[in-house]
Amino acid sequence: MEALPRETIVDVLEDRLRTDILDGLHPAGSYLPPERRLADGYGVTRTTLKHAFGRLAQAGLLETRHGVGTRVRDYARLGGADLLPMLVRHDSGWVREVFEVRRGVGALIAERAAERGTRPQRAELGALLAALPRAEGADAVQLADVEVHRALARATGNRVYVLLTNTLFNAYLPVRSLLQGPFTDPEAAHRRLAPVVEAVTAGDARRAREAADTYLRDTERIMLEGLA
Amino acid sequence: MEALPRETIVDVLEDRLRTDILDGLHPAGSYLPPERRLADGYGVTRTTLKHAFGRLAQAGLLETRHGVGTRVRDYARLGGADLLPMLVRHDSGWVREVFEVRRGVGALIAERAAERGTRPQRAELGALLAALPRAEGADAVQLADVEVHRALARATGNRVYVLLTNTLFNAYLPVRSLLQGPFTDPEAAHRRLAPVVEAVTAGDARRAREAADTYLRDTERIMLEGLA
DNA sequence: GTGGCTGAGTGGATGAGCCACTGAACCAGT
DNA sequence: ACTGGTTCAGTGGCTCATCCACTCAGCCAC
Repeated sequence: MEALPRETIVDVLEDRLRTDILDGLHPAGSYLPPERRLADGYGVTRTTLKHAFGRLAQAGLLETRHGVGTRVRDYARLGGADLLPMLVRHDSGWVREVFEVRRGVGALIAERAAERGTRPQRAELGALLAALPRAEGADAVQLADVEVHRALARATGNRVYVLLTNTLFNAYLPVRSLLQGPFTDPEAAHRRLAPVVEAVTAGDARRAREAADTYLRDTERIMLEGLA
Repeated sequence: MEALPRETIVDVLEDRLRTDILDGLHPAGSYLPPERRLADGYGVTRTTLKHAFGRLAQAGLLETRHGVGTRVRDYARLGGADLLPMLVRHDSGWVREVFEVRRGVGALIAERAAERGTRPQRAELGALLAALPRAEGADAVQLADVEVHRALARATGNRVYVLLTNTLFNAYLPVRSLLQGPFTDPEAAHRRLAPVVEAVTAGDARRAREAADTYLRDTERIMLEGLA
């Protein structure tokens, strides 16, 4: 089982605000109504509204100035990758673009991991890969797959690749139930991924890059078949 | 001039909490003291503390469960790239790793931009590049340089590259005053960057990738000289 | 054992109130 | 006319006191 979190008012409100913004109800650059009025409109306290504002501001969607107001940032132009989860949830058209980037970055990571992975890191990769076909259910297989990629990112020795990998995963893990195609058959998933780990373990950078590219292309194709 | 934002209590508190966490005062996985006690300890209201909590939770540093408590997430393992600005500010050791990734991703972007940039996008690139040597002061030159890179990301036709570029810039723009070495001479900055734009405009993907790699290597080297 | 109850401790949310800031309109002095 | 100061309405920042909702461990009846 898995403990699923309750949905607080702030959560709901944040979602609603985000939707309203991304739908264009409050266009980029425009000011939101004053907090008092907006809180009244949504039937919540100003305090609660401010909590939701705080999150959206942290995410880069809003920008508040004391004495002036709160306005919608031009997120498409200036926003960071941490907006992806909400953008993907709001419009699945982003998924394809996320995957393309994932492919490019994944290839870089495999290359670096092959060049610089330490012995224990390679051993961990092997263990995680071996655990994959033992997972039960497509969801578990997918998560086991994710763990292998996290380990690959760690093996680059560059912590930023780890964070970047997490960001890209965060972007589509919330909608992962729609993308389980590649993971319904644990054996097949294992076969696709194995060459990447093999090349990295062997320390062959060029082959690792190519294997990662192939793996990501295949996985992406199978995932998107499920969407179409 | 530039309007610099005031520092609110929540800002200060957030900074303090972040520092305490990143310094290991509250290790990953551990629970923070209860809100009432912590608020008392910092001399602020629980409401204010919760605002700061909200931001850090959104950033992926904290995780709150109703009725249980707030605990520090294992950000090094599970955090996203949006943590970078705070990590870099806290420990400049991250800068080198950010640059390495920036180099890899920058090369990907240049390659894609060369393949897929539209005519107006190429024109914009040329215009932004031409504006660079006209900027006054290292800071303005650096920001003009950033704008060229944003335009390059847009020219890939993939919005995720734009967000990713912003994320990486956000990581080191807050400390950019320490990294102005490459931008003290506008003419030199222009000369380094020009080959990238030229190759992209010519639609030569391979050359664009190599030019970007060279540019990023050079810029990185000059920047880090200033740090050492 | 098993299942339900209870109470202490925790975060969630409220609403009234006051403070601090911004910007535009106004007004005086030059 | 122009400049500079003052005022004021509107906005967000922050606090406080209070109650609600949830979790967990311990207890107890069955």
